[in-house]
Amino acid sequence: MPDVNFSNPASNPDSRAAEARAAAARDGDLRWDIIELLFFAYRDFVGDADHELEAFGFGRAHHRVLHFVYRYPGLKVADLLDVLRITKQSLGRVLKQLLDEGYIVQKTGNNDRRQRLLFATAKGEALVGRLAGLQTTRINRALADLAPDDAETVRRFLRAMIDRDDPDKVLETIFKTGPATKKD
Amino acid sequence: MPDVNFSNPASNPDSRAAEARAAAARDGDLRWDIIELLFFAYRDFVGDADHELEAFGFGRAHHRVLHFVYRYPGLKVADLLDVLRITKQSLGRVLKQLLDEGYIVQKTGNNDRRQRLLFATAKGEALVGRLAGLQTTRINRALADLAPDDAETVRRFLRAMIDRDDPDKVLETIFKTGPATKKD
DNA sequence: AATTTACGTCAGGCATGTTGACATATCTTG
DNA sequence: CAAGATATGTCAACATGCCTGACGTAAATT
Repeated sequence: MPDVNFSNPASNPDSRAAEARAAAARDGDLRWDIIELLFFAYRDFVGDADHELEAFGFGRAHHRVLHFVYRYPGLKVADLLDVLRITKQSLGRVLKQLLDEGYIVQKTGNNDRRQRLLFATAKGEALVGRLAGLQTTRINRALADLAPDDAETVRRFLRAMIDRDDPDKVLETIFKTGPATKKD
Repeated sequence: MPDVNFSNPASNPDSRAAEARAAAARDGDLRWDIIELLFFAYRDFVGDADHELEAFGFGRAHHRVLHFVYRYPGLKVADLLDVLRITKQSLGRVLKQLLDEGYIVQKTGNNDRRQRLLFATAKGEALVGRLAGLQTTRINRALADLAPDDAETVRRFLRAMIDRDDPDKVLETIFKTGPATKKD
């Protein structure tokens, strides 16, 4: 029989002094509910893919790389670094695995022979497609509870949550297509 | 002058064989747009807090612990493990730091003296409040672009994205409050 | 010819997660 | 009360994914 009280934040033994502080003044204005919902929703959303990836000996990092390479064929290594916001060294390891195991191929750039343009192979497409399928199922299930045009509201909310100060190339293409884009 | 083509997924040199596969059949039905928007939105959303946490020598793990302890005062260690879905050992390290540095206090349970109920101190509340403030600013900015009741649509979407098979205690309380809950 | 750019790689380190085993205090139950 | 279950803490060892800094090489630009 658990006796957790789950009472209101203000009623805890050590916060009497803090009640006069930000709590009373600002706490009620904070979006605690959405903050928590985002945490749980994203946890379960990526959990779909994480679970499947285990069977391949891959992690979340592999998924991200494969996803963006599939979605934006001919992506350069430098572009990928911009999008994922990780270092060359971190990317190097997972990219090497994906190349070695045949999920991605490199192709020397036509104009600039220094570049290694990245493409997903059929094997890579199959994997990323299966992962997107799992996540799509979850999204469709969630949208099914809502009105038809609420999907567009969700899209607009998510777009507005994204920083637009220094958009990388992928983000530019995402935002270039008007806010009313249905699917891709 | 970059020469990335950013063409359609299907037009890549190694995927001819795959076109007949899932691509043509299912690719168009996948929610690529929302999948990517969720990635970028969550990246920037947690980025707000990550940046601030650096100044304290803390990471995302500390934030999560402090958040749930503040929000659900008297949370037991076991409850925290359920919510965060990590092991006792992982939690132990960050929790110890938060205790040592005075962001959280323990209190022996009244009914069950084995339990260590967790509470945020004033110092802990100040930090978690500042972090929630940053994230709230982003959420409010995003919602400002939408119609007033669209906030409820977003909440309902996020709720529906969450697994409800084995809800832990925190999730139970979140779902117990009706879907129309405004703020906490 | 000199510099810059795109990419790769080596060495070492930190944070966060894991499994498995074990210890201690406390509650519950036969 | 004795025996077992529960809540928590801790030790050792390890994996992953991230980091900084330095260096090398090929190809483009100036």
